[in-house]
Amino acid sequence: MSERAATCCGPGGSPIDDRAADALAGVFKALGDPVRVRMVAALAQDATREICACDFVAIAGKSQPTVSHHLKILREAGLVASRRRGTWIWYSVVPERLGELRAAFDLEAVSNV
Amino acid sequence: MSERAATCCGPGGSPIDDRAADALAGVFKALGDPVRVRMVAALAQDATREICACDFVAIAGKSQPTVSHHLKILREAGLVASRRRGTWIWYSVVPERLGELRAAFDLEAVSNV
DNA sequence: GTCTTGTATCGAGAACTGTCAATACAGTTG
DNA sequence: CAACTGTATTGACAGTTCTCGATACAAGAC
Repeated sequence: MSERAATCCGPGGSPIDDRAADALAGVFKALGDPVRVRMVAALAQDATREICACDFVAIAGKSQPTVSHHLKILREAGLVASRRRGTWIWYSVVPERLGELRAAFDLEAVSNV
Repeated sequence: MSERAATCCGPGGSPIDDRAADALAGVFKALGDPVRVRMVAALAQDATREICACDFVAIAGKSQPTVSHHLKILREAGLVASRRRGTWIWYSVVPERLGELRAAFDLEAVSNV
C-alpha cells in the first residue's frame, strides 16, 4: 500500500463484519468438498427428504467412518439435521440455512445478472 | 450398509453428477476462508466496482504476499477478474459466477422457505 | 539505462483436512 | 444378561492450506 495507495484507491471498505465473514466462510468451507456437496444435493432434492446414514456410504462412495466424519461437519455447520428413529439415524437438510446462503448472493452485483 | 440397508433406506440417488459436484465444491472451497469472503464482499457491493490490489491489504488485514495468494485463488475459481490499468491492477467480481452459485440454492428445498 | 513502486512467485513452517482401519458406543433382538 | 448391527470416535498418515519473509517480475518516472 504505502502512501501512494491514496492515489489509486477509492474507499472500498468491506461491507461485512468479521463475525459474519467467519460464519459465512465456515458454511462455505463445509460445502467445499465434493463428497459433502453430493450428500447435501441428495438431501436437498426436497426439504422433507430424509436419508438414512447407512445410505450415504453408497452416495458418497466412501467408507463408513469417512461418511460419518463428513456428516458431522455438515451437522456442525448447521446444514443438515439428524434424527434417530429406532435403529437408524435419518438426516435431512436445514432449509433455513440454505436460504441464508442464497440470501448471501442476493446482492446488487448478482441481481443484475 | 450391508444387506440390511435395504430394509431402512429408499432410493436416494444423488441428483448431481461428479463433475458438477467437483465444480461446485471448488467454488465453495474458494469462499471457505474469512479473508476471501471479506474480499469478495467488498467487490460484490455492485457488479461494476473495481478495487485496486493494493487496497486488499487493508481490507484483508494480511500481508501483501498473502493477499496476492488469496486473489489468485479467487481468480482461479472464476469469482473475480483482474485488469491491469497502468501501474495498478484492478479486481472486480464476476457476476455470472455468483449467479451460478445463487442458482445452486434455487432448489425445491430452499424455495419453500 | 537506473530507480522506485506495485504485484506475483518462491520457500518454509505451522496448522488443518480427507481418508481409512480399529475400536468404542448405542440401540434392538433373543 | 449376551449377541448383533448401525453409528460415532480414535489414531495415524498423506496431502493440502494459510501465513509471511525474501525475492523476482512489471511498469512508470527520471
